[in-house]
Amino acid sequence: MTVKTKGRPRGFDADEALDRAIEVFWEHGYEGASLTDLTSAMGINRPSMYAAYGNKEELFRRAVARYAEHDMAYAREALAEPTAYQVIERFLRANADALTRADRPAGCLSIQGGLAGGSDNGEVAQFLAASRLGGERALSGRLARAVEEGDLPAGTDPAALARYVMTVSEGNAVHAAAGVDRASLHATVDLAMRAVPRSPEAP
Amino acid sequence: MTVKTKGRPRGFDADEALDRAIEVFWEHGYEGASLTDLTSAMGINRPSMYAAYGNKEELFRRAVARYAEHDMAYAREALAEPTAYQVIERFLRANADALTRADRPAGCLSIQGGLAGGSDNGEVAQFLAASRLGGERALSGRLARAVEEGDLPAGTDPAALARYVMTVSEGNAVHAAAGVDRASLHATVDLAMRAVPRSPEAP
DNA sequence: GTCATTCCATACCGAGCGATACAAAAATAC
DNA sequence: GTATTTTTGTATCGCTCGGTATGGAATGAC
Repeated sequence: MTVKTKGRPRGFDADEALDRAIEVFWEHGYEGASLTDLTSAMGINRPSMYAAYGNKEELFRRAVARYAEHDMAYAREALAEPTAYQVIERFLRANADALTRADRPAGCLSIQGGLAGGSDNGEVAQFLAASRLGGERALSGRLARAVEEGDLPAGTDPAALARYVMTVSEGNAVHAAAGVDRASLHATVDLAMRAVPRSPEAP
Repeated sequence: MTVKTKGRPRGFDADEALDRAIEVFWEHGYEGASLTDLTSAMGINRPSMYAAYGNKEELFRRAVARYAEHDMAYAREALAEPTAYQVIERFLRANADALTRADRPAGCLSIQGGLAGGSDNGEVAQFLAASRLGGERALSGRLARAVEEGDLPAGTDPAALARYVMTVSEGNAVHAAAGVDRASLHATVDLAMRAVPRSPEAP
């Protein structure tokens, strides 16, 4: 459904350029990524960026949204596993792999992007925190279903378990950003899984 | 042991000023903290800062060193607990409290300070990573002793367990920076402790 | 007292920041 | 073809950044 355009056509693919921007933000954080870094990586110049995305912050929000949809697709896929234990393990394993992909910066954009409120009043950090919380809520909902299904022991707090899983995931992201290798992250997952409760009658 | 001075005496306490700088770096990160922010919080002006600390990066390193010595003293104290399980629990509990102190910014300086390599080539991020690794090594050494003493099951990998504990600690720091309250962090510690092995003959 | 030394206050530097003004270039509409 | 619309390239804006030059203020040495 290409809309019939009038003026000069855009000389770049907006999504491909966004992927380049993702990597720059990922590597340098929101504040550390300058417009010169971004536009040169995207292969466009400043006015094209402003026309296509608005401004730097909007570009970042678009980048995070695309990152959540593509680079973190494994998180949604993990929710489809049949048992809570399998959901959690698949998520943490895929996460450990994603944090150490050779063709991407180490770590996780939604954490490296910016934890502290920089020059702005922490708007970027809050946006990222909200984005992460969305994932935690989705996992919590899936685990609540597992409790109902008897897949997790009765009395298990789904929100607390989801928060624990995300905590391990975020800690692994911090480690990955510091250069820890994939095998070590999986060793951490090995240990972390020992804390995940399993129902007695579960397979 | 006050050294006999010659010229005009310094009009501020270097350590107190450092404490103010710690909070600014903690809240805004290394890049987000401007010299104007820093010096006005420290109650001094720029030339005094440069005379006393060298430059912004040196000020940051001094701040992190003081932070590690004072604000993270609980980590060293935890190592003195008699058993590995108690070492780990005391560390994670004290950590959860420290991450949510009312009189300090939420979270942890050594993580909020900067995860991604900003304008510099990630020197600050690497410095912080090395600082965190120091803590992990200290814990690993303590846990290795616990294995020797039979306090942890034979075959336990002390480095892996130490890394797991630090991962939980860092994940909690990310959550704390996002505004998660103290009780929730302790609930995560409750779960995390389930993964810590205990020797059968341990008390 | 005078001198030497150190610290503090103001005012400023070049550089890089995010963001834009403007006109040439490239497409469609007619 | 001409008119219209949109994108692109260049050159630049005002601003803030980290860092500093300079001269006066405050102390010890003598």
